[in-house]
Parts: sequence; C-alpha cells; structure tokens
Amino acid sequence: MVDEQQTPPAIQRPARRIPKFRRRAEARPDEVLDAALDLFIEKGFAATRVEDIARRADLSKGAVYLYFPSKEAIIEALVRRAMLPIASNAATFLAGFEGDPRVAISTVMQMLGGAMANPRTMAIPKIIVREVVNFPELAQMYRRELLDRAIPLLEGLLRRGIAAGYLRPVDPALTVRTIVGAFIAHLMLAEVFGIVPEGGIRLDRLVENHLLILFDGLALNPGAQP
Amino acid sequence: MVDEQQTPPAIQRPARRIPKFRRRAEARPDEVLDAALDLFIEKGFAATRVEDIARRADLSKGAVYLYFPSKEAIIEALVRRAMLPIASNAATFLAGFEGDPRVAISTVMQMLGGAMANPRTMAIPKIIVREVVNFPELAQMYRRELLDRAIPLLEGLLRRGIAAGYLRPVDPALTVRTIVGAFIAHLMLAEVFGIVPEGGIRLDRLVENHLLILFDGLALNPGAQP
Amino acid sequence: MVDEQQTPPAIQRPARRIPKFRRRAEARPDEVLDAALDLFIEKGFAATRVEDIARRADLSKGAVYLYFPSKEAIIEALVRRAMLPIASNAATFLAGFEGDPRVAISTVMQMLGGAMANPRTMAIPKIIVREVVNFPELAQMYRRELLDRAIPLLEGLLRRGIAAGYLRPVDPALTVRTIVGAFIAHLMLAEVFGIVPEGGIRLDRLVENHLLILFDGLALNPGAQP
Amino acid sequence: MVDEQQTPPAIQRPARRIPKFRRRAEARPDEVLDAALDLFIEKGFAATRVEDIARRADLSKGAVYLYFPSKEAIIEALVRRAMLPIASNAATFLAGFEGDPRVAISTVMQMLGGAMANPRTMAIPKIIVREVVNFPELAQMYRRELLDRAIPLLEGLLRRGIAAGYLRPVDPALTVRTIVGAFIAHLMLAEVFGIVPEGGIRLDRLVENHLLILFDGLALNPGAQP
DNA sequence: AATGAATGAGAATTCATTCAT
DNA sequence: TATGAATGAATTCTCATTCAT
Repeated sequence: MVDEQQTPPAIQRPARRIPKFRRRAEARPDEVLDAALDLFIEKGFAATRVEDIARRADLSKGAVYLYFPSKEAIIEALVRRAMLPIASNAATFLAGFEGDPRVAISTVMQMLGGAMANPRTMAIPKIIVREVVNFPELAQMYRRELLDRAIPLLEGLLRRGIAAGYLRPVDPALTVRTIVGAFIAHLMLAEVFGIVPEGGIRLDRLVENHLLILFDGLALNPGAQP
Repeated sequence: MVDEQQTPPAIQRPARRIPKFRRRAEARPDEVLDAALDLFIEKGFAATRVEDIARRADLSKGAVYLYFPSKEAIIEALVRRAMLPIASNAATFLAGFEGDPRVAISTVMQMLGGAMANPRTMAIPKIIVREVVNFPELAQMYRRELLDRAIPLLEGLLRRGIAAGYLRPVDPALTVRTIVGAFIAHLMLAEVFGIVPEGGIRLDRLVENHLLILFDGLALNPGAQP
Repeated sequence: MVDEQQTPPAIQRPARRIPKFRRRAEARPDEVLDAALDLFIEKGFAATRVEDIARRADLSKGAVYLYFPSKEAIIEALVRRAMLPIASNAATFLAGFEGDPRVAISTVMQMLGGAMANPRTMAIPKIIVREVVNFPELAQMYRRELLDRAIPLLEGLLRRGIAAGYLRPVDPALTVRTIVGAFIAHLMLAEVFGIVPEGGIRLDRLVENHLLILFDGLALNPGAQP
Repeated sequence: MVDEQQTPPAIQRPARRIPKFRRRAEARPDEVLDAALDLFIEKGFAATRVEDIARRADLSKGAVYLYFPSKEAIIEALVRRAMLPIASNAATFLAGFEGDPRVAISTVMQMLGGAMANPRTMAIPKIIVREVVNFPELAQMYRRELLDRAIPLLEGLLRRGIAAGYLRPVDPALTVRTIVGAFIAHLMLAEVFGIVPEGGIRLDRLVENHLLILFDGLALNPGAQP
C-alpha cells in the first residue's frame, strides 16, 4: 500500500515500509499519489474513484481533498512527481559523450531496456498515452520536461557521430524513431495485446537483436540496396 | 494492420439534411459508428455521451439504442467493422511471396506508411490502446483477427529470407519489433506528444531512412561491432 | 396468439383459431386485448411494453395505437370487456330464487369454484387488485358493474333465508365475507404464495369442506359456544 | 401474520428539522424504509421514484444509495424488516395450546382482526400481492418466514381438536381457508373496491359473526344437509 | 488534520407515443 | 389500415466534491 515511487527511469524505488503509527503527515501526499498510480494503471483514470484512492492510501475520502484540490490534480501531480529526477541519468551521460557514438547508443539502449523492465517506471507514460485526450497538458508537461531534453541529446549524438565519420549520413530525427521504436513496439505488443515472443519477455535479447540490426543492417551483404 | 474504413471520412461528410423519414434505415448503424468514431478519437470513450453520438449522427438519443444495445456495443462494433477488410491486403501479398524478402519488406513498409497517413485507419488501434484497461476484449479481438495473422506472415518472411541466405541470422520475432517500431514510435511522438520532425510528418522520408538503416545498418563500416 | 376471451365467469372460451389471412379488421381490438391480457397476467401492466402486446397480437406497435389511444386505454378496455356478460349468469339465477337458500348458496359456490378454475376468468380481478393504486377507476368500474350487483343479491338471499326461518339470524353483509372468503383465501395462497394443499388444488373438495362448515358449523356439538 | 412495525406511523411522524449533520446515521436506513413504505402503499413500487423516497426521508437522492444499493433492495429490506418480530406472537401462543381448540381459534381471530386494523401492519402483505409478478422472491420470503410457520400451527390445532373429539372431522388444510378467508375477503372488498358494510369497518362484529357461523353453522337446524 | 455523511449534477437506458410513408 | 423509424421525457444510479463536526 505504502509503495514509494520516485521514478528515476532506471532506478529501483527503495522498499520503505514505515509502520502506520509512525507515518508523518508530510508523507501523505506521496502515499495518495502511490495509491492513485496503482489504481490508474489498473483501471484507468475515469474508472478509479477518489474513494478507491483514499481507501488504498488508508485515508478517508475527505482527507484526500486536504492534499489535492481535485481528482485531476492528482494525476497532474503524479506526472509532475515522475518528472523531477530526470535529466540526471541518461542526460548527464549523453551530454558530454565523446568518441564512437555506437558505444553511447548501446549504453542508452541497455538503460532503456532496464527502465522498461520496471513497471512503475513505464506507468507514467502509459497513463499519459491513455489520458492524452482528456488531459493534453499532461502530455505537454511530459514532453517539455523529458522528451524535449532527451531527444535532442540523442540527435546530437547521432549528428556528431555522422560528422566524425562513425555513422552513415542518416536523418538524425528520423533515426531516433528507428532506435527507440523497437522498445515501444515491444511494449505495446506485450502490454496492450499480450503478445510476447516465445521464451518470455527477454528484454536483453531484444536489445541485442535490435543493436545488431541497427548497426550492421539486416542484409547479409551490406551495401546492396534491395 | 492495413485496415480500410469504407465509410467516408468525417471531415468531408456532406452536411446532408435529407428529411429523416426519407433516409434509409440500413445506413443508420454505419452512420452511428462514423459519428462515434469521430467522437471517440476526439474525446475518448468515457467523455463521449451517447447523446453526442446521436447528435452528430443526426439522430435522437433513443434512436441510437434502436441500433446498438449499449454504448459499449458501439465501440465493439466499431472495432469489428474495422476488422472486415483485413487479410486481403498485406496478407495476400506476403503469404505467397518468393525471392529476396527485402523487396517484400520494403513494400510492406510503404503500405504501412501509407496506412498511417490516413487518420481514420489509425483511429481504431489508437482507441484500443486507450481503452484496453476498460475493454480488454477489444484488444483481444484486434489481436486475434489482425495481429495473430499479420505478425506470423512477417516472421515467416524473415525466416525464409534467413534460410535462403538473404538475411543475417536474426531472431524473427524480435526483428519484427525493429521493423514496425519506427512507425509506432513516430505515431506516438506525433499524436501523443505533438513531436514532429522539422519539415512535417514526412512518412515517405521516415520509410526511406528506416529502410536504409534496417538493411544496411547504421554503421558506416558494417561488420565492426562497437 | 389469437386467444379469444369473452369472460363469462364460468364458461370456457371457444377455441376459435381463424387462419391469419382470413382475420377481419374488426377482430383486431379483441386480439390486442387478448394479447395484453396474457402479458398483464404474466408480467404486470408496468412491465409489459406496448411493443410486446403488438408482437403477440401479430401487429406493429403503431397499429396498436390505431385501436387504442394509449396503453392505459388498453387495460381499461380489458376490464370493460370482461364486464359485459355478467349479471346474466349468477344474477338471473339468484334473483328469482325461492325456497331453502342453502340450495342456492350451494349452487352459487359450485359456480364460483368453477369460475376460479379458469385462469382467464380470474385474470381480470387479479389485474385490478394489482393495479388499483395506479388506476383506481378500474376497481370502481368493476365494483359498479359487478360487485354492487352481485353482493346485494347474495345478501338478499341470506335475508330471505333468515326471514323464512331457514338460517340463523346472522348479519347478511358480514356473512357474505364468510361465504366467499374461503375462495379468495385459497386463490391468494395458491397464486401469490404458491401454497397449495397436498393433493393439489382440488376446488371441488374446497367447496365441499367449506359448505359443510358453513351450514353445520365446525363444532361437533353445535349450539355450545366455546 | 401479526407483524409489528416498530417505527412510528408516518401520519404522526414529527416534522423534525434537526440539522442534517446532527442526525444519527444509524437511524437513516429505517427512515428510508418508512418513507418508502408510505410511498409504496400510496403509489406502488414502480410509480415511486427513488427521489420521492429521498425527499420524504428528508434526504438527497444520492444519500438513499448510501444505505441501499438499489431501489429493489429497498422493497426487499422492507419486507425483511416486517418479518423480524413474528413467530413470537400468535406462534408461541398456538404452539403449546391444550384443550378446546375453539378457544384458541377465537383468540387467534381476535388477534387477526386487531392486526388488520393497523394499516402499517397490512401494508407489507398488500405490497407483496401487488409486486409478486415483478419480485417473486418477496412472496417466497414472506411465505418461508411467516406462512409456512403460521399455517401448520393452525392446522395442528384443528387436527388435535378433531382427534380430541372437539371438532367435526374436516380437512384441516382446507378449513384454514374457511377460517382466515373472511378477513381476506373483508380486506379486499374494503381496500381494493372500497366496499364497506354499512356502519363502517367493524372488525369486532366481523369476528363475532364469522365465529358464530364457523362454530355453529349457518343452518338453524344443524345436521340437515341442504 | 481527519472523518464520513450528504449532495446533486450528469449519464445511460427505457419506452410510450408520434408520424411520414 | 399498417408500418417501423424516430423522438424525448423520465428514471435509475454514480461519483466528485463539500462540509459540519
């Protein structure tokens, strides 16, 4: 129930379990958000009643309104909270990278793969995708805080790799889609349609297979256009 | 994947004002579905009132229930209707393909790119992604009718390509994710977060760039693992 | 479907079954009433949809409104139709009766028992009892046409019997309740609560047992008040 | 049969205006039931809107649903509540009775007559009779809890009376119908058709007249079959 | 800070009735 | 006379939000 979530993409949340009588009031908002996150994942925003959230957070319905002015504010806070500790990880890593960008891309993809293995990390983007029609601000916030920072970094990496003669002269913006696409496709097939390759969700093997194709191409005799 | 909407896009629907009792009843269900599709795209299932659907279909609330027993039945019919004209397209094309599979993959991707350019074609999978928590049967239906047919075809193509020495020995199931991923990533970035590469959504360029990498690899000197 | 009903209390309806193509328009209202009667018995007035009535009468919903201006008018016509052939039977019999009234009471009770065995005869009073809150006029009509004629006849019979020294000096109005009560109690227990004496609903035996007590009393040594 | 309503009759309910938040919550369900009972008597179940019940109970529509999950649950609770204080009264009295059963029957009938004078006591069976088509479970509940206990007691009394030579050898099950019938007939005539013997509903006189006939017979010279 | 009772706007669904054909 | 498509008022039930304590 008291399930902390600080959502740095690849980092596992500390399994804190403070006994109830010791819980301090200032922990409440986060407890509400944790409860809400669980329920939003499970049933979606609309189908989750404020009372459900309250119950799971071990609070009364009225108390939830002491911390959040509305149900909508909860989902907003949820996304905002997930945003705080971003840029740090991949960002700092990518920003100053020098040398063969393939090394960096490999590393980034390992991180991505790792992040996707953590359900609570992926919960926020999933919620955003679902609720974007009803709350477009959520998506914009996510974009502003996360994507508009992360994507240019990856593009810059590609650009420098091309300039330095490491990479083929591709369109960096479009190539980003090729790079991250495999993960998104995997996620969608697995989460939405329940389609998992035989042998289970082996993200490491997905990374390996994807990198192989990405760098060396699918064709056996490279250079020969189909 | 390549589902065609036989009904005219909402945008160009002529603002007919044919007197009610003149109109042919058998056209009604499709009109209701068209109206519902527009609204579900625009506001989502939950936020769309049956009365909205009725109004947009130029009907009374009660009349909608003449054709569909419930709001849920509408979304189901919507997905089912989109299913009818499937297997035909890509399926028949892929099934009997012989020779260099890169040619077939190129063609499939052109088709995918084309399909994605039509908003009403992508509307159904988008709705499914959004509503999967509330109506898991929709996703299962889509999977059963579409994905479970299309994906094996693509895998078979890869498998045969590998066996025939055209392709590098990759994992077919995982490679499918690499192939279609770029499109899904593109769609998501564009539709959910409004992120479009400068120069607009040029799907043809996405296809071209993706194919280049896919077949020949991103690295300039293929063969050299990073 | 075409199930005639003319409701003379104890007389069984003729099993007319005119083939559909021969049905004359003037038979329609009665067919509607027959259909309505069946359904009102089965599901009650409120739960019976006009469409149900139409379907059972082999008509369209709209056609029902050609014959009856409203659903309420149907139940009214139903009761009115059941009223027409009343006074004739028991009435004419009782009115002029001379001699030991016990003979007449016996006969009346045989008739009552017989009438109650016919479900369509009892249908009308049952409907009235059910709908009296919503349509008090129905009860008043039934009272005016039937009860206000039949009851005084029975009371008169008793009065004359007392005057002629056949019967103990009882209150005629209250004694009517003792006489008919057994039947009503029987009906209620059976129809409402499904309570039937072992051996099945043997109305003849009820009549016999009731008459025995009625005339001779329950006590073995009559005359001795408890 | 002799069910007592522990809640005060609606008529004399004090028009309290205690501020909402002062009122004790645990009184609410009973208040709702009282309001519902009034309205069900007055207009029937179908014609009573939940909002009507709420208003009469001095509550909002929503609050009713705090205590009962559906309108149907209200009528069920109503019947169930009336069931609680049963067996106690007539039951305990009859069960152990010894001696001339005519004394016991007289007493039971006085009690019956008394119970019938209280409108709220008769309300429940009246509602059941009306709603039996829509909610057969109500009748079954009433039967199981009340009738299946009370009727055998009366039959046993008769049986013992016959065995002991007090009573004529009649059929006990059928005789029950003769005994209680007068009351049911009276109730029906009065409540459904508004037929009341001149001089008003004098239940005591009905009891007296009925008992006289019941024990001593209607015929002046008992023993002579008509 | 916290509770839980109460509110009322809102949405799905039903169905008697109308009406163009 | 007959149809069946269409209407819209009415009703049940839900749930975010408020508020006295």
